[in-house]
Amino acid sequence: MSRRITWADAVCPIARAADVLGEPWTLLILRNATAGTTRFEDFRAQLGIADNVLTTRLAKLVDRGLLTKLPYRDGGRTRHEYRLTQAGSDALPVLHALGTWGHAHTSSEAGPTTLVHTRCGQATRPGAKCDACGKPLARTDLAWRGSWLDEGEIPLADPVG
Amino acid sequence: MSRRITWADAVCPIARAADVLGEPWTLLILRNATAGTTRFEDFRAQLGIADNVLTTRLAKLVDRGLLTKLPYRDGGRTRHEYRLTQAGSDALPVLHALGTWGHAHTSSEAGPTTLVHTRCGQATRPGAKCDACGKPLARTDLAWRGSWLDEGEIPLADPVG
DNA sequence: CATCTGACTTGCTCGTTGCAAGCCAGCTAC
DNA sequence: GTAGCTGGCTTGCAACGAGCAAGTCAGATG
Repeated sequence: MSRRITWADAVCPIARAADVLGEPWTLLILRNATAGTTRFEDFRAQLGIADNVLTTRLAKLVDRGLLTKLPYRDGGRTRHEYRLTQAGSDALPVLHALGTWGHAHTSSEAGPTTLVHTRCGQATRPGAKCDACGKPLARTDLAWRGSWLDEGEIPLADPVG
Repeated sequence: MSRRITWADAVCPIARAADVLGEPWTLLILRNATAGTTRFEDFRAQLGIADNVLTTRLAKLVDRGLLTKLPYRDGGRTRHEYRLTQAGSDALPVLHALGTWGHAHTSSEAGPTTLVHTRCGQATRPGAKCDACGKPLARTDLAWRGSWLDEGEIPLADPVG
């Protein structure tokens, strides 16, 4: 028997978080969702993930409340998009910590990817206030900036609600 | 062919970090290493992980520079222990972000697990200075505190120098 | 010598991933 | 009409990886 162990009921909050976020692809799906991706086909194309795996990952993320599935109009027909919930957007500190660690301790030609407060233009950590200018940090005033990013800067997606 | 994709050479630092830290068990191994576990047998017993998986995970963590394998004397014979390196101890913000998210967005009877600055006794985020008292944060003055923890408080392991 | 312990390694089985193909609804082209 | 396209899945297959059990090996201990 090789059933994958679940840490969903662990006492340790790190283990419970790892139960969802620690699965392969999940962190990258969340990264792209945070960067604004909402549609199945876009996740598939951007990540190169297999369809069936994407289906199960998205379902688990919806089940755990990180994403929500909403209908939208495409042309004249109804489709569905996956939007970040509050819980999903709250994973930003996890992504930020991973990015910081990855930049510091893994090798790459690329420069850092930073989180910037677009109102003051300076880098900051996620939190209540901007590390640089001290003003309250609104989610809508945050963007990822990196030389390797296509447009140079990517605004963060807002949670639904 | 179903060989697991590697993100070790990705441009995105989040993907490179996820390549190591996103594997099953790895985050929990790192959590326990941060809490002071150093020996194979102890990791095995505490986590309930299969031997062969633990072997490969520890080897990858050593290979990626998060842990280092050091000889030590046990009775009169030489054994090996796995100690955190600087890179390994720098993963603390990742664990902290996961723990915070896990406490906020997964259900459990247990209370929060916080990172405390033992000099002032207050909770803080990892960083250069204590969020509560403002003094510089030394690794040796940090501990995890949670009602579910055996001793109530666990000091963080220091990296080898 | 036999036994014990820690740290692995090997073998087996089954779940999961990757890949390819198929399906289905609704729109567009002819 | 019907043929095709597109997005979002589902299904089938082969290979990898996790869980489990058992075996190995070195050095201490009885």
